[in-house]
Parts: sequence; structure tokens; C-alpha cells
Amino acid sequence: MTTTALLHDFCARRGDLAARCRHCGAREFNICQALDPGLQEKLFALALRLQLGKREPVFAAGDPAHYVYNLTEGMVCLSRSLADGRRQILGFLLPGDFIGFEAGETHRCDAETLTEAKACRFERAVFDGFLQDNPETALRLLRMASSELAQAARHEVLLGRKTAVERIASFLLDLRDRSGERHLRTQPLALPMTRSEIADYTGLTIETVSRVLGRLRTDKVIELASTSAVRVIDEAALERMAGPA
Amino acid sequence: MTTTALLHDFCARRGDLAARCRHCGAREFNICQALDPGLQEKLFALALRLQLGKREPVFAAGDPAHYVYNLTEGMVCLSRSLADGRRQILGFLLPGDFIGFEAGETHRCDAETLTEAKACRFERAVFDGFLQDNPETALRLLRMASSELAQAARHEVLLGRKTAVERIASFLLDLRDRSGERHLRTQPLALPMTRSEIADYTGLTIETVSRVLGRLRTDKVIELASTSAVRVIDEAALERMAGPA
DNA sequence: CGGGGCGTTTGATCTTGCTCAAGGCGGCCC
DNA sequence: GGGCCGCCTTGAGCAAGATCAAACGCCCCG
Repeated sequence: MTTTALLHDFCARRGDLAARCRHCGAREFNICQALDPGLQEKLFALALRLQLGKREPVFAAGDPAHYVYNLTEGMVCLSRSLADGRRQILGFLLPGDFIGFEAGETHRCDAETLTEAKACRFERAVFDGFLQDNPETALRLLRMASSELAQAARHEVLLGRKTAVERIASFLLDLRDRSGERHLRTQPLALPMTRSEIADYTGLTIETVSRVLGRLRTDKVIELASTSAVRVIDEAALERMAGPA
Repeated sequence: MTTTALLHDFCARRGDLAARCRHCGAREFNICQALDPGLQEKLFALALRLQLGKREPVFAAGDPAHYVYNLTEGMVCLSRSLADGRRQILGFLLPGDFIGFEAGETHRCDAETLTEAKACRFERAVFDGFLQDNPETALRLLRMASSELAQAARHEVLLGRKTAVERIASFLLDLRDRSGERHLRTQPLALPMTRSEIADYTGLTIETVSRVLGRLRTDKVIELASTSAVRVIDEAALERMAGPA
């Protein structure tokens, strides 16, 4: 098999419900990474493999945090809403991302799938026990948490200090880069979220999101294959538009 | 001694450079919490006690991340800047907060003291080793990281979806609550950061920060003892102004 | 194939918070 | 004690993006 074919095969197995960890397409990115086969088997035994539908809630803010999840396939959206309906989307999660680990007893944001998705679900207490017994896994999770914190910091810069154009360009580049890291298709890049969700991620309105995307298209920086897929035509321009580093 | 006197004594020892962990005023909040005395001694042996001046950089974005820090006294400001000078302040850290843990090799934001401060500094590799050997400490750190992530999420809501008044009111309440949890004085509440730093935390300009604070003062919601200390007069009003939960 | 509904696009107007400008206050140094 | 400098406040006008409004297009369903 060629490298491409191998990669294709690898991706096809991503999140296969019956597959053991060593066949899991998300293994390279998620919590199981670098576990030796024995530990992987142990962790697998603790997991419930979950198949989730498109636009299905995983948990809501305030729910008791009984479980933690490791996403293996699909996209999930994390958000927090104010009582009057204003919503802030915190991030769009990709295969390998860890969801639902809380310091307290309840979840503090909403999690919903944007696409069909698969995940490994662990009982919180059981998972904590595994971490106790496997400090290198705890350290790996700590490093993943630290990456998420860095991602949140970049998002705070976007929300607090960037213009509308910079926000949209940064959003597209960030999603593309993270999708690429996870071996997902980037050209065209899937946008399974609605304009309203892009707006709530970037702190803008749907009208502004639509106008900015329209302008990027007019300027030949991107092509919109459909409303839910972009192709980056002029990468350098898009990077310039995303603002200074 | 009365409870108050005990607390006073306790706070006076906060961060005492010579003190062992069991006398450290920040012990209740920081990484050492709930360690048994033996482990505390082991951790203490790994720490360099650091005395920092007012407005002193701790590290800058891009610096190699050789050390991690546990703040025991004073306030530290975390920020990220764009090349054109725009800055986003990520948070104002209080005693007990953990600083500088990175997934990669370098720091990804700037850290600077706002006041004189004290911290325990650990070499990264040594600290990682301690976590390997003490999974319950790793778990505790993981829970602290999860709290920071929740704090970041609240900040994202503030930056993405709140009005100027809501941002300032939320900022004041958040700082007051976190100061209270750490047994710091809350009435009046110290604001060691400049208007410019409040602006860069809230995603506003200094003029808007000044106007909103002025309006809160005019409306008798707060009193400004000096430019760097507030007293909350009408708590309910301030909470209303911070926006719906 | 035609109709309905939702999500998106596009346009016109308005508002919030930014920019630009000037003045005030306070702390610190000489 | 006086002056200077940095930070803060206040005011006037402006602009980026929000709001309000309407039309479009696509998909689904009858």
C-alpha cells in the first residue's frame, strides 16, 4: 500500500466502534497515545464506546459530571449561555480532544455534536482511579489541559482584541490547522457549524460573519464550495488578514 | 487567640520566605494542599522560594519554560500581545495560583507581577518527576487546570458577549470573589492594576473603563477610595449590572 | 413538481464604544 | 515646596459592527 492509501485506511478505521485502541484512528492524538499495549487494554476495558448522532447533546451546563469523554470521530461544540440567550461558543472539538473533565461536581458548559460522532466514555470515578494508578497518563492529560488553556488564550485574544475580518480569518486558519493535525481533510475544509455558531464563536453577529465571508470570497481569498465547506485560495492573504502574530 | 486574630496571624505568614509549607499562608489554596507532611517536606526541598518586586517580569512569551511557579503572595498578570502592540490580559493571578506549566518547550504568554510577590519555583523536569511519583498531586494539579479552564470560559463569555458595563461589573465581582476565597481584603478591594490593564483584560479602552467606573461611582454602586481601591456599596446593583447568569 | 421553512445573504440605519483631544490630579524627585 | 511626568478623567465626533428588514436559495416534504 502507498502511504496515502495507508493513511486512508487508517482514517477509515477512525472511531470504529468494535476496534481496540490499537486500531482506533484517533489513537495518535487522544489520551491513549503512548500508552503501552497492556495499559491500552486496561483503559479500553473501562471505556464505553459511544455512537452519537448529528446535533445531539452530550451534556449540558449544570448536569452532574458523571462521565468524561474522549472524542474519536466527529465534531463537538462547547458553549456557555447567559440566561437571556446570549451564547459564547468556547470551541469546536476534533477527534482526540478530551471532554467533560471538571474540578467540581457538575458540567459548566454545554456540549453538543455538530456531526455524527464517536467517543470513548469513562465513569469519572473509574477514570480518576486509572489516573491514580497511571501517573504518566495523568501527566499526559495535564499536558493536554495545558494545550487547551493555550488555545483558550488565543481565543481570548481573538475575542478581546481582533477586528471582524481578523476573527474570521483566524477562525478559518485555526480550524484548518487543527483539522490538518488530526489528518482531516482541509481542502476543502468542512464547516459543519452554522453561521450562527461561527458568530457565537467569534463574538460577532451572523450578518457580520456572512458579510466577511462574502468579502473574502469576492477578494478571491477563499471559495465557498457550499455554505458548509471552504477552500483556501490565497493562503498568504488569509494569514495577513488574520492579524499580526 | 480569637478566630480573627488567628486568621490575621495566618495571613501575616503568607509566603514567609523562611517558612516551611505548613506555615505558608497560601498552603490552603496551592498545589501543596492536602499533601501529607512528608510529601510537603519533599516538595519544599525541590522549591526555590522567590521574592519578586513590584512590576517585575516573571517570564515572557517565547522564553524556554524551565520553571513552574506557585504564587504564594501578591498579584501577577498574564497577558498575550500581538506584534502591533495590541494586548489581551488573560487573568490576574492570586496567591495559590499556579503559573507557567506548559505543554511545549516555551512559555506562550507574558507573566508580570503587579505587586511585590512571592512564589515557589520548581525546575520543570524535577517537578514532572515529583508528579510522576505522586499521582495525587498530579490529579490535584489537573483539577486546578480544569478550574482555570472554567475561568477562561467565563472570560470568553465576558469578552465575546457582554456590554462594557457588564464587563466592568463582572470583572469587579470576579476579582472580589476570588480575593475573598483567598482571604484577601475585599472591602475595600485592591486594584493594583492600571486602567490600561483593566482595559486589556475586559477588551475595552482605558477611556471606556474610566467612564464606566465613573458612572458606577455616580450611581452610588461603588466608591473609589483611591484610583486603586474600590468599595462595593450596592452589591445587588453590581450583580444586576454584571448581566444575567 | 410545488410549497414551506430555515439558514443565509444583502441592504439601510442606528448605537455602542473607539478615537482624538484636552485638562486634571497625584505622586515623586529635586 | 514646586514642578514635572505619568495616569486618569472628561468631552466631542466618528466608525465598526449591531440591529432591523427583506429577499434569496436550498432542502425537505407533501
